[in-house]
Amino acid sequence: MPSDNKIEASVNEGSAAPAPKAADKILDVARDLFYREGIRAIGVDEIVKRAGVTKPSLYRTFPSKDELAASYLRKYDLEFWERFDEAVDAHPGNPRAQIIAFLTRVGRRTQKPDYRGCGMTNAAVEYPEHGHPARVVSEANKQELRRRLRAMAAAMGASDSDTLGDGLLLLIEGAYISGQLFGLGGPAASVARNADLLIEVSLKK
Amino acid sequence: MPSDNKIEASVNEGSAAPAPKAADKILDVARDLFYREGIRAIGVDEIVKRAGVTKPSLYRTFPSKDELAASYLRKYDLEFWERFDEAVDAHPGNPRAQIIAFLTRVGRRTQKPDYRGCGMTNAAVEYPEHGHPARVVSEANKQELRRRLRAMAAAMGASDSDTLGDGLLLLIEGAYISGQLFGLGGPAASVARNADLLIEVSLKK
DNA sequence: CCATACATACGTACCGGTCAGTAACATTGT
DNA sequence: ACAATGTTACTGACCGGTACGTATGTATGG
Repeated sequence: MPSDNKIEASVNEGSAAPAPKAADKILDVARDLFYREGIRAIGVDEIVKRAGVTKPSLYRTFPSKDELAASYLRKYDLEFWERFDEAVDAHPGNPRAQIIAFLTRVGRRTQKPDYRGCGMTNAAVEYPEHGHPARVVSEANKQELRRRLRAMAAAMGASDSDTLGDGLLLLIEGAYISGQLFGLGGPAASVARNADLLIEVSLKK
Repeated sequence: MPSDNKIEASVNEGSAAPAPKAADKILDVARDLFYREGIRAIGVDEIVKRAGVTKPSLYRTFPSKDELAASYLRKYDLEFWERFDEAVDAHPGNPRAQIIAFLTRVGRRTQKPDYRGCGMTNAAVEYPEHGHPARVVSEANKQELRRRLRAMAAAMGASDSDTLGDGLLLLIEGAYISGQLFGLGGPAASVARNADLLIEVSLKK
């Protein structure tokens, strides 16, 4: 399936609002419900009902529920890198500060009462089957994250930059999961501090 | 209906082989299927079929599928602490070596091709709803793990032992997840090394 | 200026299958 | 006898997915 994704987030809601299309409403609702409750937990009936549309409208745009889930994750992917690059852009040329800035924000988000972790990670747990449309998107996102973290570790001057990059990835994934397992006051709150410690000792070697 | 697949292979402890009860077969099959494919992905029909029993047998022992899932996790919990204490007992009085031994084994397990992470963690992802029977077991397990990791960090003499204990927990959870996201050669392979680095820098402070 | 024609967008009603769970009864082993 | 298990059949809800009819805008032809 070549991802010729025709789904665009039209800049919305002027006074002469151009009537939010059915597909947009569906994707918005799906994003919310899939993230909060899980993909398997939500049926297409629930989605179309909350979106105020009908099932054929869903299947005119999305070939299947699995592909709708994949579209949700592609949207999630975009938003993820926006957040990531925000932290990066805030500290030009300083990868260590970039990481810490990103993790500080992650740590803060994990302490919110309804935190549900990373949509990518959760989807991969829900769909262990190799080649599932949702899992493909998730795996690609994580591969890219690993690549960037290793590159940043190298830019910091770590001697074993791959190990440091992977260590940071482990801490991040741990924060995502722990954030939804333990609520407020959980271990995820310390992710930035632990990452800083790990960076410190890795640069000394 | 041909039924020549009544494989009675349950090697039980003790000398006399005590008739493999239906409930045991069900729990064994459920453990295997729930872990590998996910709880939501597996229906009760599939379980009883593979166990060679019938649905009423399942519901005579387990009040509901959710409670069967909880039973599966209680069994998983027992086996988890067996593995954990094995590493602990191998290095009496040396919490640092205990942790590293445990994580070395975790790191090795994550590199197996069909690795599916931690059943507890996965169940919590599948059932975000507070109070769900499966989630309750999962949360209790993680709370206890956190308690023990923090205690071990304190026993190592870390000045900020809670942060170190939580950092180790983040690394462990990260390894569980990364192990099933990336396959072989993934970041989880470095969990023991990163934990060792984190311990090292935490003890120096 | 209007009628036709066609594309786009949406809804109504339905499909067969599977879900978790149960009722009533038969069979087995001790 | 009795306790555990199997057999069969069923429920109502929900699952993902679809066949088919309907409204509306717009471009064209007379």
